[in-house]
Amino acid sequence: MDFQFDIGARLKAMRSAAGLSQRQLAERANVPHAQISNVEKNKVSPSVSTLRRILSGVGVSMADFFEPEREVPPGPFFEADQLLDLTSKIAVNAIGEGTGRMAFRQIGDARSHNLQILHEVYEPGADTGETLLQHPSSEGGYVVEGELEVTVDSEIRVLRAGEAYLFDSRQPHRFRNPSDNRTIVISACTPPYL
Amino acid sequence: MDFQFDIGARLKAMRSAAGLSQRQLAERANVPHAQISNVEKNKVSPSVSTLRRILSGVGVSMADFFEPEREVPPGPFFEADQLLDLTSKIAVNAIGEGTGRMAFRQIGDARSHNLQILHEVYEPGADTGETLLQHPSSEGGYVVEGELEVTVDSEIRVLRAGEAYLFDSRQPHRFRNPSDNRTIVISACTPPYL
DNA sequence: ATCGTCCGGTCATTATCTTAAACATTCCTG
DNA sequence: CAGGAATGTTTAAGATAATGACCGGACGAT
Repeated sequence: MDFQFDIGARLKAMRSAAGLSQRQLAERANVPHAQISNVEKNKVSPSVSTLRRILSGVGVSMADFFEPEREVPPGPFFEADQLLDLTSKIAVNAIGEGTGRMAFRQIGDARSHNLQILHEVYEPGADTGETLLQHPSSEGGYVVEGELEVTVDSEIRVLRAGEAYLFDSRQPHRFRNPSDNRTIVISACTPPYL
Repeated sequence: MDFQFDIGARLKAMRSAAGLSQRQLAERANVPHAQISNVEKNKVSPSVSTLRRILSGVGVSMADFFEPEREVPPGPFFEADQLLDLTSKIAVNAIGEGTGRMAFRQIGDARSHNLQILHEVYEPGADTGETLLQHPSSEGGYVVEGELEVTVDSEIRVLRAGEAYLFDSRQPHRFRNPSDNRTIVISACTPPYL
C-alpha cells in the first residue's frame, strides 16, 4: 500500500490532454496560476481542497486522479498476508449501520478478473445491517467456521460450518454472526462490489 | 462535478471500522494525533501527503477514499451536455504517446451497466498511439463522420463514415484520424475500460 | 478516593502551502 | 529587429496546515 505516482506529472498530462495552459486551467479552477506550476513541479503537496479545485478544471474527480495508485495484486498465487484488506473500505461503502468487528480480505485483482473472492471474518455479534449496495450481480458463500445468519429479502436462515448460500445481490440482504464464536466465510461475487 | 463528501466523517468511519483510536492510527500513520483530530473535525484541509500517510494507516488508497465522490450520471436518458467527459482520464490512463486533440464522452454509468458507450471525436491527425490498456473485453465502433484509421494486431484499415469495427481488446490496437477533417465515432466496450 | 492510562480536543509555535506580482522565454507579426 | 501576447517559472508576503505540549474526562485497578 505505498506506491505513489508523480502528482505533478499526472496533472500536467491531464492538463495538456485537455488542451489547456496553466493560466487557462487556473482561471477555470479559480486558483492562481502559480499554484498550477507549483503542483506540476511537485514543489508543494497541495491541500485536498486545492487539488479538488484544480481537478474540477480538467473535469476529473479525485478518485479518478488517484486511480493508478490502486494496488494491483500480483497472482496467480497469494500468501495469506497478500490478501488485500478491504475492511475499512467495505465497512464504509457497502455497509449501513453495521455493528461489531468484522474483516474482509480479497483474493487478487477482482476488477480485472470480474470476480471478487473474499475471506470474511465476523466476530461474535458482528452485523452488517441492511446492505447498502445492491448490485446487479451474483453472490455466494461457504461457511468455513462458526455460524452465519443470512437474511435475503425477508428470508432468514442460520448457516453452520459446511453450509452455503447463493443469491442475486439485487435483493436486499444482510449478514450477522449470532453466536459467541468467530465466524469465517469464503464468499464470491461477480461482478465485484467495489 | 462538484459533490463533495465530509472528509472528516469518512476518515472517522474508516478509523473506527478498523478499530483504531486516533492515537493508534496516528502512530501507524506516523502523524501527530492532533492532526487526526483536526482532519476528522474538518478543521483543516489536509495536504495530499498528509492524507496519504493517514490513509496508509487504515489500509485505504486515495482512490478508494474518494470513490464516493465519483459522479454517477442519472439516466436512462441523457442530454448532449450530460455525457460524461472522460477525455483527460482516458488520455492519461489508456493512451500512450497520443498526439493531437481528441475527446471522449461517456453515456451514463458504464460500471454498473457493465457497458461503456463513448462518443469520440478525433481532430485531424489525432492518434492514440499503441493503446496501453489491453483489457479482456470486447470493443466495437461505428464511424459517424470523417475517416478513422484502425490498427488491430498489425492489420490496418481506414474506415469511412458508415463503416465499423469490432474486435477483442486484448489485441494491441490503435486509432488515428488520417484526414484533414474531424472524425466522429460511437464506440462500445464491455466490460468498461475505466 | 487516588493513582495510572487511555481517550479526544485544544493551544501556540513552526513549517508549509497559497497568493499576487515580477520575471524569463518563446513564438508570432509588423 | 521591436513590439506584443502567449507561455511557464520564481519571489516574497500572507494564510493555512502541521507539530508537540497541554487539558479535562472516562475507565479500571489499587
